[in-house]
Amino acid sequence: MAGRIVAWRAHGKTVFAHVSDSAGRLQLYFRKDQLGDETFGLLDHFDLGDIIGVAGPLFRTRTGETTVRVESVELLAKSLRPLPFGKEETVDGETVRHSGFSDPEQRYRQRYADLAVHPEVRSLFIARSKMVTSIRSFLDGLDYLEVETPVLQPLYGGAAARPFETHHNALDMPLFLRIADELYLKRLVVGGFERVYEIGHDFRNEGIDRTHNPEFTMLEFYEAYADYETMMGRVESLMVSVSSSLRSLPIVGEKIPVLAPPFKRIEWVPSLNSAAGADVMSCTDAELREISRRVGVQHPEVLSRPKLIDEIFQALVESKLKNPTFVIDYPVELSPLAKPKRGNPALTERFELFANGKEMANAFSELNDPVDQRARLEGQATLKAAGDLEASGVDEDYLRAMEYGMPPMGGVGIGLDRLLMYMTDTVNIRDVILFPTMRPE
RNA sequence: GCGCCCUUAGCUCAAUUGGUUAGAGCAACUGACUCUUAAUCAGUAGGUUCUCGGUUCGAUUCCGAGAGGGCGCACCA
Repeated sequence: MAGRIVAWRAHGKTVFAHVSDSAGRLQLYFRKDQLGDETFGLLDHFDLGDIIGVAGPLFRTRTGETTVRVESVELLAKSLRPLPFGKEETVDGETVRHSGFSDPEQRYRQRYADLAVHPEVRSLFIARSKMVTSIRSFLDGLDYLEVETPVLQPLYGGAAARPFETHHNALDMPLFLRIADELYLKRLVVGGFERVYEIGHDFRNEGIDRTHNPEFTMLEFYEAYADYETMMGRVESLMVSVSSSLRSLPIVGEKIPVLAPPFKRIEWVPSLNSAAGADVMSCTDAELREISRRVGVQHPEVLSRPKLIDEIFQALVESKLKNPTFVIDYPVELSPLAKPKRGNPALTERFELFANGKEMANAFSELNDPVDQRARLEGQATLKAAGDLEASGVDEDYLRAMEYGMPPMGGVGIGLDRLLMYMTDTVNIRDVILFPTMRPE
């Protein structure tokens, strides 16, 4: 077997060592009389961090640990730079680590070293991979088609965010890194791929903090002839399927929440009114500011009315949703991209899923009326011309696609970094991204 | 952006009211040791104390500015 030396205990003519590979740690036992003077002498040159290959029979030591009695050994790669291994001991069944590698910045910058010395970090990223596998198999099982759409886009849209801009030399034209997949996926539904999804990176040229990284992984899926009710069921099943697939993993498995469908559903307006003790939508602006002050919204005087209402909702309702809960039927003012609710045009067919006070998913019955869509995009273009850096322009090609006839459909976006954070009880997004965006050293 | 905290050896941390040559464990190097497991024991080497400036006989320590980082809040999906 082969692996990296992670512990070394030399006792003169005998040596005990542990090597680590992707399957775990294994103890090795070297004896001078077994290996011969020459081979045993080579062991002097081994360091922690070296990668070696050994062969020999397994046995159990006096303390019962399975161990390789090494008959031959070979150095496969030399470690010139000491890996910052801590030492581990087991106290009452708990692994206690001493003098490890703990500076968060260095761990992110040198993820290779972080992974090499921290098995629990490896297991978190294994969980990430399993999560994605589980999502694919869930959607594939529903006859969804996985597709790839452009990362480099001549126009950006599908969300409100500032983009990264780049330039194509041969075409001498600006290109933007996508902020969302949405508009291309919906073009594909027009083309007849009635169930499509994409898992990929979106890029937003905004701040970095513990829940934001400039590039992050987004899952979006669209289903023709479905509405937001259907999509709520999809999201619920997907969450349950992911959590059960992760729960069987070692180390991280015990952190994964047990999800019991159906998730709670609350309607946006009634839940806000009961939390605020007032009919919020009919409040005057002055009354809204008063409520804002009471619930701790900062600078209510500079916020627009829809923004103010949204802030109050976040403070009173969203932040208190611990168990997964669908918030449904958003006011139309807050949801410019969603289809009006059948039977109540003041609301939209939209839901968001919250857990631990954080948004997990955002979904709509998608707007498929090209006339309405054009009016909304032109409104955005006006804002953009007026200097709103987050507003998008008019995507004529997208409108053309919609004008050919876009089936009604439900669409969902789920930020996978945040989903993994929720599943594994991780607070910082950098902990679930292998190489988070960093300032240069 | 605001507040609080932090920055000393490869890693984890000390250093008395401001006082001599900045210490310890691990890792590295040398030596002893044939069932150890944070192995043990003896020794060696390793430092621009984040940077710049100030106060002082003397600064890791006090003051100012800057850089980087962590946490919280705000903003932002």
